Amino acid sequence: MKITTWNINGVKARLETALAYLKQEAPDVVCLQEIKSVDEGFPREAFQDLGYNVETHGQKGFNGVALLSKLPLEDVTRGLPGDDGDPQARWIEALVPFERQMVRVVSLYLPNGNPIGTEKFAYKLAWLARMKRHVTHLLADETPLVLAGDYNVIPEPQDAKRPEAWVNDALFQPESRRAYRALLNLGLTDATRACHPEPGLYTFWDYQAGAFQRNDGIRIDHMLLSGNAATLLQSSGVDKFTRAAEKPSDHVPVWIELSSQH
DNA sequence: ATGGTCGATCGTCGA
Repeated sequence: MKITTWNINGVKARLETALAYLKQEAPDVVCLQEIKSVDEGFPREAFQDLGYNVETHGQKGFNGVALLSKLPLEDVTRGLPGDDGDPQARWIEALVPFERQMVRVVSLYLPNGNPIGTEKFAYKLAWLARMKRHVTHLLADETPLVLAGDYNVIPEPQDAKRPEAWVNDALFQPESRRAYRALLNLGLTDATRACHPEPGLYTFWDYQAGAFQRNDGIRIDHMLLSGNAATLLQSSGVDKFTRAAEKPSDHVPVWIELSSQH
C-alpha cells in the first residue's frame, strides 16, 4: 500500500497539477494539507473520478486537510483532540483497510509558528504538546499508525541547505525541535530518514529568490510511523520532480510503501 | 538590510 502526503498550497490553484500527479503515481492513500477551502468548496468529484473516497476538514481561506483513499475510510475524526475551542483545521484521521487488518492514517498540518516570541509560536508549541498527548492515546491501540503531513519542523541541521538561515525561524527553534523529538521518543520512526540517511533531501523550497533553482530547501514534511507500522515499511521517496513542473506547490509529495511481504 | 513570490480574496494576511 502506497501512502503519499502533500501540502498542495490551495486545492483550487493546484487541482490540475494534483490530478495529473495522482493519475500518474496512483497512491492508495493521499494526505493533503493546506487545501485552503471549506468542505463544500472542495472539488471532491474530480478526485472521486480518479477512484478516491474523499474526507475533508476545511475552513475558509487558510489551513485545511484532507484524506483520499481508494478503499473506504472509516471512523473519521476531524480536528486534533484536546481543545474543542480550536477553530483551526489542521488534523484529520481515519482507518483504512490494509491486507487483513486496518491502518490508522492521519493528515496533519502543524502550525508554522512565525514570528517567534508571539502568540503564534506559543500556539505551535501548545499544538505539539496536544499532539503528543493524543498520539500517546493512539499508540495504546495496536492498530499500525501513520502520522503524515507538514510538520513545519526542521528536525536537524542536515535537513536544511543553509541551517544558519533558519536559526531565528520558528521551524528551527530549539523548542520546536525538542517537541518534535519528544514525539519521536514515543517510539515513532521517521520513514524518510530511515530509508534515506544521507543529508540533502528536502521537501520545501520557497517561491522567492529562486530557492528551488539554488536547491535552497528544507525537509519539513514527514511520515512518522508507530513500531508496528515501521515493521511494514518497504520503501519511501520524495517526488522532487513536481517542484520543477508548471504551477508547482512550494512543497513536494512524500510517500511510503507498506507491505507485510518481503 | 531589504525584498523577493505565491494563494485566497479583493487590501492584506499567511507562509
